Amino acid sequence: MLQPSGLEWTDPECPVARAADLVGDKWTLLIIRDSLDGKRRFSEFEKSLGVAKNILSDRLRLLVDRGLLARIPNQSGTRSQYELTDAGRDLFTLILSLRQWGERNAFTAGESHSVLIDPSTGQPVPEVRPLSADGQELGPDQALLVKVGQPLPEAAR
Amino acid sequence: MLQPSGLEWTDPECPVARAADLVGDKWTLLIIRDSLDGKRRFSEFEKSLGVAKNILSDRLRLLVDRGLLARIPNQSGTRSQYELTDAGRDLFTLILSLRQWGERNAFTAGESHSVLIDPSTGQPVPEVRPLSADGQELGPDQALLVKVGQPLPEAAR
DNA sequence: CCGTATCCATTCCGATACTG
DNA sequence: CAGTATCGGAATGGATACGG
Repeated sequence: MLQPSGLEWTDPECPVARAADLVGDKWTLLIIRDSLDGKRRFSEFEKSLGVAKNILSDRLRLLVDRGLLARIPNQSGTRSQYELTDAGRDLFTLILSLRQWGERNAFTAGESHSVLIDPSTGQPVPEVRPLSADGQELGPDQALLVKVGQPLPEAAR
Repeated sequence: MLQPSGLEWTDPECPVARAADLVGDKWTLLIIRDSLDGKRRFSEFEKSLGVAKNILSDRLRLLVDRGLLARIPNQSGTRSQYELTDAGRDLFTLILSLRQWGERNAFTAGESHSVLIDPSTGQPVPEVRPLSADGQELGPDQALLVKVGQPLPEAAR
């Protein structure tokens, strides 16, 4: 489990809130995006993001501390590499959701954007969609939040 | 399209970055979470989030300006309601991805958390997973980022 | 109950300079 | 190249006070 030092959960019993505490930050999300795209080095992130060095340094340190990146020092003691851990790689679904929401909602018809391709088909990756167990699309109105401590609804037992 | 006033894109051609500019903030994500859970009123958000009033007021204004929430004023001029727009409701997949990543990676085996139930089955909502067009699971190593301006790989044409 | 306004401490962030 | 250190302005965030 991710065990960040000195982090107080905003809402300890909600997984959305814990996730937001860990990765709910613009630079953090973009570093993960770049990591999933194969970037490893400080300068690669710096060039890609155009972020100040101290901020990049801070976010990389946080990501390592939170268990999303592993810092691999070089033999010469410098030029470390930052590789995704399993928990970090598991953010692929989240970043893809972000990307596809952005494609649907943050571009006009005429604007172009980068695309994520599935090499096995050569086509853009299909949209991620929540599905019910029977394969039906599941929307926000069909889902029900159950708080901890509350008994599950009859049908769930 | 979402047209926020006075917002400079961090990386205009990347949908992940545009999405992060719009919703890549802890309080914003948690307000969306609550909205998807049916919350509508200032005091509901305030009680749920424990956030300072000025911050909540600021984030609600931003979310309305960015087209994710609609402010519905009451007849008496006060007690507005904040309802999700279509673009806001479309964040369901993202919030669900956040939730499920948090469940997998931010809790130990013994800790309990809130659960999202699909009423049609009574069971927790199945995990959202990226799929290839042929129905195979798609991981980060099988996906390829194509920048704008670059020609698509042969197979994609 | 629904906010807005103000004060204050803290953090964020960019720019720059500096070290190995 | 890979950072750390520092400075200053801007934004964040909590607390409280205040009006509709």
